[in-house]
Amino acid sequence: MNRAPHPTPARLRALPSWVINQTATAANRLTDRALAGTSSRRQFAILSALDEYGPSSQADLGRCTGIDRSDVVTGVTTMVERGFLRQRPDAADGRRNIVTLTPEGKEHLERLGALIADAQDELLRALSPAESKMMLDLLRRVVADDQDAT
Amino acid sequence: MNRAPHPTPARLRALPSWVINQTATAANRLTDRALAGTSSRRQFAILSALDEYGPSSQADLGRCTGIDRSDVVTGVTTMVERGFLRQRPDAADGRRNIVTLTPEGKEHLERLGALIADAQDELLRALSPAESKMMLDLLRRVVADDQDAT
DNA sequence: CACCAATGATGGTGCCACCAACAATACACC
DNA sequence: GGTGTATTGTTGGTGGCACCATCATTGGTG
Repeated sequence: MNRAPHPTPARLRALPSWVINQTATAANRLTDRALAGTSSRRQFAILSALDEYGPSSQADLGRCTGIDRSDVVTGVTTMVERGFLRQRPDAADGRRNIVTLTPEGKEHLERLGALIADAQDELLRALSPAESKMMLDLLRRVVADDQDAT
Repeated sequence: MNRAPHPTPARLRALPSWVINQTATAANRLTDRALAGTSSRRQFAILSALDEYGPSSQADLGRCTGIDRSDVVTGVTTMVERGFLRQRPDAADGRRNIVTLTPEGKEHLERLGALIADAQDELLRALSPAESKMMLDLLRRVVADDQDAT
């Protein structure tokens, strides 16, 4: 029998926000599976920021990654418990907690990076490198414009 | 003072899945604001499918929209309560509930469609129509390939 | 008839984005 | 110098989405 199932409704297929969401869902499925049992995407973002910018306050981490301050807290504390980060009060500013990447954290970051890289290849399998670059450039322009508008 | 805040870490900016997620977040912020107080994106998807394919079983609705059966249930029941959908058992198959779009539902769909269309324009403001089309075509290929792989 | 598949439904999980409020601290201005 | 404003870390909570397991009912197949 195997009657052909209906395809995605045209109204949805034509909707940019819907297409983007479908892609994001696929990307998250792949990366979450790749990261299963290690860390969340959010934690990877925090590690990446600390690796690039060195010891930072939690507020700064939140700003450069787009993660809410309150969500940074939970990510940081669980990674402190796992030995990937260290926290110390800022001598110059009593409000700030300076977060530092430990060697174990750096190692962990590299592990996660490799796992995520594989997921990216799987995700973009259908596109040539040039096409991938073009798509990402366009997406980045959309994101940048949205941040300007805000 | 106003020291420049750190930009997004290069590791993240270079990550396709991260860029896609940022775009999806922006898209959802815009569409959710546009739809505030009316319906969810999921409900719009269900309405779109019913409008295009006519009365359908809930399982079919789930399949063509990519929404889980269990999530279709809640969307359908709330829209039945609001008078946008009607449910009747399938005479030919005792398991199926045939869902039908009411005239009020069709009206509601058109209202939502207009609201969402505005949000799309806002989202893609930075791109020319040709660029938007190119981006969406590439995204659709990624999604299609992912569905093949599954 | 026995077995397997599909359907609607219920309940639950986890991740993410976002918001409100608060105490402590820093800073700018008069 | 004291007052008001802003920032920071933190707690707690909300809502949406994707997904999973399970169940009783029903269809279809061998």
